[in-house]
Amino acid sequence: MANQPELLFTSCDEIIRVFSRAKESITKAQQVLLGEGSSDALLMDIVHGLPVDAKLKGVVGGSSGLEEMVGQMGGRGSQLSLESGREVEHSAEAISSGAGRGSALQGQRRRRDGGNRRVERVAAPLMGNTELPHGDGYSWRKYGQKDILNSKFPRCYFRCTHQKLYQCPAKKQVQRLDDDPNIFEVTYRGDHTCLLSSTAPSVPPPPPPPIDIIQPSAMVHPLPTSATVSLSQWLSMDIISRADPNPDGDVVGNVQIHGDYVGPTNSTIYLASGSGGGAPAGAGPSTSRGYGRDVDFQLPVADMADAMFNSGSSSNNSIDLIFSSMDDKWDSGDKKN
DNA sequence: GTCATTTGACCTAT
DNA sequence: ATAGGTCAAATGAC
Repeated sequence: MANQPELLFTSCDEIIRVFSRAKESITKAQQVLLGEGSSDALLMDIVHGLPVDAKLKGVVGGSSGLEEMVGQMGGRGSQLSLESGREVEHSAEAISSGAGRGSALQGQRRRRDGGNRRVERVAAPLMGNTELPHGDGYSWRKYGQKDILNSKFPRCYFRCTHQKLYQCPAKKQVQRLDDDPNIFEVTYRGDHTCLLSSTAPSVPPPPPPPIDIIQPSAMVHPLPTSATVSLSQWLSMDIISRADPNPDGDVVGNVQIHGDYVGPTNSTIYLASGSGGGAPAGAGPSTSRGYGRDVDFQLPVADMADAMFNSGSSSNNSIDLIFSSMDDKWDSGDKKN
């Protein structure tokens, strides 16, 4: 790719076109939802009907990539005050009494840290690392895992990465539901205090607001049904395509997508290729390392990229699929000289 | 060397 | 006694 600037530029152009169409379609979907009430099925119909380029369908695997994106956006939506992206339960009593797990034994369990707990149910990512729910904007460190009585799946224990530095007491537990492995039950305990420090990382989105309990059966793909931040606002993107911004030729066909996200900062996706590009290696807000499970304040656009490009464990590098599919295009058509 | 994950052992509320 | 929650040594990735 580095040796084929035209190919790279055309590829980026293709991505921009598809993103633009996705934006249009989601905006339409939002209008439908706001105008006629919420209907997940209706939205999914719209998403399935998107004029998604066949090549990008290939990129995201068997399911529609935009379907995944909408699911991811629903999950993120809780942090954007979208009200039904996640199933949230603010109730110490509900938690301590088993919180939907149906275990009488768990109802007897203790509350070690004062009962300040909150439960969310989050759909598992459809691709990438499906073993854990998508990042919630905070940085977590896993400190334990335990098999739970009468549960098919182990429970994972996480605490705030900044626990030692800032004495942040925040913790969370993640467990798959027995009756629906596609849903994670995430229990948050304690509030983050690491954000109060002036040396702490940038402020992540606020925690999701309390909402009524949703029937688990309705939580297959969390979708925003009402919004205090409109989808179109959230998704508003200024797409800047720059062909060879650097006269020295270091970067060719760099594409920046700026999200007008009302959050800590604008986000930028760098699709630079070639050596010594304008974007640093691993560019992006995440400071994660290791296995890519920890997420430091990922932003929505980055999430979309994550969803689309399947960042994480798979050796099936989707970005390769994008451009290999583009190769096919040129092999069969334009690329004849 | 640093930091994150894994996992068996330990702690403790019930 | 039991089981959920936590600790910490071992291990691995970077």
